[in-house]
Amino acid sequence: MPSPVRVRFAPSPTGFLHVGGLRTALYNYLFAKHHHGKFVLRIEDTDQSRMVEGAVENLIETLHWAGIDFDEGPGKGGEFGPYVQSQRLTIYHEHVKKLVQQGNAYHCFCSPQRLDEVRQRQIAMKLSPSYDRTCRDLPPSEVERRRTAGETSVVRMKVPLTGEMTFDDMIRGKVTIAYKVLDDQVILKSDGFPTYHLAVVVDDHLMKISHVIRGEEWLPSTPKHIILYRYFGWDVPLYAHLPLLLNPDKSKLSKRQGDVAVEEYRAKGYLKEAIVNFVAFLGWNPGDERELFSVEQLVEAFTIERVGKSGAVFNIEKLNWLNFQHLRMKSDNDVLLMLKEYLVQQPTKTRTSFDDKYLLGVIAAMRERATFVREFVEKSPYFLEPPSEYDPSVAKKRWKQETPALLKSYVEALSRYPEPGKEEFEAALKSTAEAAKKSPGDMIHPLRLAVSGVGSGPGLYDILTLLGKEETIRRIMRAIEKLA
RNA sequence: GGCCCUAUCGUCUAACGGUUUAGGACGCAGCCCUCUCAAGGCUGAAAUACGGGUUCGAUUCCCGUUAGGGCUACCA
Repeated sequence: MPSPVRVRFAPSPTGFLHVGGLRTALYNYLFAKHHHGKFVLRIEDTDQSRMVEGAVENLIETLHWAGIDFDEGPGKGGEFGPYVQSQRLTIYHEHVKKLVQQGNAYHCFCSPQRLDEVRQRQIAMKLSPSYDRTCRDLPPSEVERRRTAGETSVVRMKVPLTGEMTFDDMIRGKVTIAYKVLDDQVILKSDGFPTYHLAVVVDDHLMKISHVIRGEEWLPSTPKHIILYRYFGWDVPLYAHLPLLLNPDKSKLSKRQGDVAVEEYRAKGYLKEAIVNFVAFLGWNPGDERELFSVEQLVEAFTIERVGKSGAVFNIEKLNWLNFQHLRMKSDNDVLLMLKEYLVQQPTKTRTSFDDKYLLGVIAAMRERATFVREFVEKSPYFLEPPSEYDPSVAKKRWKQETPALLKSYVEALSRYPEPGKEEFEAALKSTAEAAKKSPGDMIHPLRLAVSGVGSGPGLYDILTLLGKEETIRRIMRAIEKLA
């Protein structure tokens, strides 16, 4: 392992952080931390046409929310900045100039129209489309003449005409690609911005990046990058190309087949712990049967050797289960805080103020039943307000002729206790049932319906205890009236 | 089309030539527990894409086929 370990996450700010991007960022982060190295964030904004307002801030915010903090990057600083490519234009220009002087790159005056024509012709002739290298060997005098005349040009790198390159990938092993299938890639666009291929090489070198951990979509262009490293006389970093994240139909994970923006999941109430745990396991596993991991535990366990080669389908069911697990691991107080935060955002209808003790009771009752924080009340609205209707199918099954009388006797029994607790609620019910020669079940089910309006939920006595004597009686009387 | 990558239950995956009747998890089904729903426990259905090699022995190594994906821009 080269030391020091320095890795980077280099997204383009074209929108929101994608879950695939989150995983790439996470793997880089885990790798860096596992090896006590540095994790750098670099913004690759070399395509002006795709710039999205606020995307950088959003990206950083989302990364921060997920707990993936970078050591160097925009807003954070570091000795190899600036960390935004649009602020490094002169650096790229110097390097391009050097390449041109060395004869490893050349100015190309071909217009987009001509390029397109060439491409169409090649496709029509069933050839693989590639630049025909018209400008590759232009006499220097002509290049000089046309440039001074103000003719627009781009700079292309020279790719060897014959031979092949084999490079090592930490995940895939040796990969070989023939030079002839590689284009003389544009490295400097006519607007003066570099393309990804030039910028990534220059920046990774200048920022002393030791390992390039990125998505598999970059595998075919890696030889171009290595050619550039050689032209510059630089050491080539180690590469690790991550398998792609897939839609259920196995195509590359994309919008329109479900949510891909991390903030969408965040808005839906997913815990960062669950999201991070989940994406970490898409393409990696610790080698044993543990599945529940905190970020710290992931740092400890993560190694690139255990990253798989094949794409992984983003399976929401498993994410939900992980959210449930991580939610359960939270302390009552943490959940209370999150629940209150959720309640404050709700319409006034349910914003009735409840004290912490009551809410803590709701949390205890719903612990095993909630996958999301909102479900603590969403699945049990009766804790916040009396039922406005009663599930007809439950009423049909549980609400019998003798029910009203039974419940009335229960109310009477309850009134004998000044402040009934769980035991008293239970004792009162059992004695009432016994006196009426009924089984507890004959009362429990209709009573549940009366106080909650539904047929399922936490233990009945837990519900009654939480609601309290007064509210319980109020709800019973109301149900008797409405279900008569 | 060309190039590259990939291929174990529906999904995420374990197995780094033999300890395998291919293990775990999610989901699904059943049973138990039980006032319901959950949670929990137990059980079950469910996979090595196909064909050739190599080997005493292949999920594991090699080749081919097939399938899927990625790349093929003055996008990243």
